[in-house]
Amino acid sequence: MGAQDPVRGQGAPDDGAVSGFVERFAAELAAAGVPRMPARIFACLMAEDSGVLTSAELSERLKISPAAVSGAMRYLTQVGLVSKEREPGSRRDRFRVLDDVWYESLTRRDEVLLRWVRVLREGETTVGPRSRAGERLAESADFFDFMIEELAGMLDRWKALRAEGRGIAP
Amino acid sequence: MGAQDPVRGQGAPDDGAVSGFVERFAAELAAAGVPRMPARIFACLMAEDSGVLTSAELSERLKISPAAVSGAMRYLTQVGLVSKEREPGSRRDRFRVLDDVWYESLTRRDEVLLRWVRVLREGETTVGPRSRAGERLAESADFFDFMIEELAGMLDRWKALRAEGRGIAP
DNA sequence: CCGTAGTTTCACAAGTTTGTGAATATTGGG
DNA sequence: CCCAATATTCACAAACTTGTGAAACTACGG
Repeated sequence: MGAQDPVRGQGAPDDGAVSGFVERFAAELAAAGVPRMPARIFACLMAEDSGVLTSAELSERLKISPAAVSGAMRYLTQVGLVSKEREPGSRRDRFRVLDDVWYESLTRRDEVLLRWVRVLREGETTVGPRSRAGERLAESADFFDFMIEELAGMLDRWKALRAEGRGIAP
Repeated sequence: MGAQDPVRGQGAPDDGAVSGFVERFAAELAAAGVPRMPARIFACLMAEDSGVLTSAELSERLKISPAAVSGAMRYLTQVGLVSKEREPGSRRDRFRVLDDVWYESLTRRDEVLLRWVRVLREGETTVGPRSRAGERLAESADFFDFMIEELAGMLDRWKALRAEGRGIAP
């Protein structure tokens, strides 16, 4: 009963161990603010070879109701971590984790940063630009403006690094 | 009854407006995952000229119980956003928001990132490094490793920029 | 057009989190 | 060494969140 998948070259991944990873990873995400169910589903998709799973499969692997899957999916598609597709001729939705999730999700990050900057600048004028509090708020806003730019640069460098590592090999 | 603070050069900030800013800023922070009370207290300190407030003052301005202040402070000092001090000869704690909060707090950020990397690498071996899932997890780990380095560089650049802007002026 | 596989919505039960009042502990001053 | 001023802890109540079962909805296949 050991290895039922002699096809793969280096030993079949054992379901229990994978599920252990899924839960640990989900816990990390949850600690970072992602709601439980979305975190578990996302981790599950990441650990899936195809990166695609149907609602029923998720429901079964994670032992949760279809309703929970549906709700979590609203969240995940909302924040753009997962996309929903349906193959023609079937009624089942299939959920896919994108290959460059992190890249994409960081791209969207600066919307948040921009909101912070706006609130802070507004606070600066409210409190008086020449006051110490005003200076503190202004400096914070400057910092986030700086971050927005740096973030863009960083993502460019990452893309370049990837292209180099993959594309131009001998 | 309009301006009771003819001292300041450009009009006294009005309490209502400031409180409005505090609540809006706190709401942004809360949306980003900071618990409500800590967020409000932090925003309040940011909008305070001295950057320092006693427990009683916070309790009064935010209309919350001393217990709530105490609890929130445990959180804020924990994550290093605020420091607690007591002036000799008094029994009152004074809470201070540091000048370079954001800088400091981002410095601590890579602990989280490092944990993520570890979990992902572990998942990579669990799932099989040669599988598609393994590659996906490995690439994620690479991305976060990359981010850890970039973060350090970014903070250096910020510090340099500040030093330049302030110190070496004519 | 009807039947059915699948998804979404809804009302609610269970579990968490959050903030409070009261009691308890701590610390500086007399 | 005791008193008063603060701070912290605790048990609990209220509010919010989360996941479920069941009902309602959608859309493909015949």
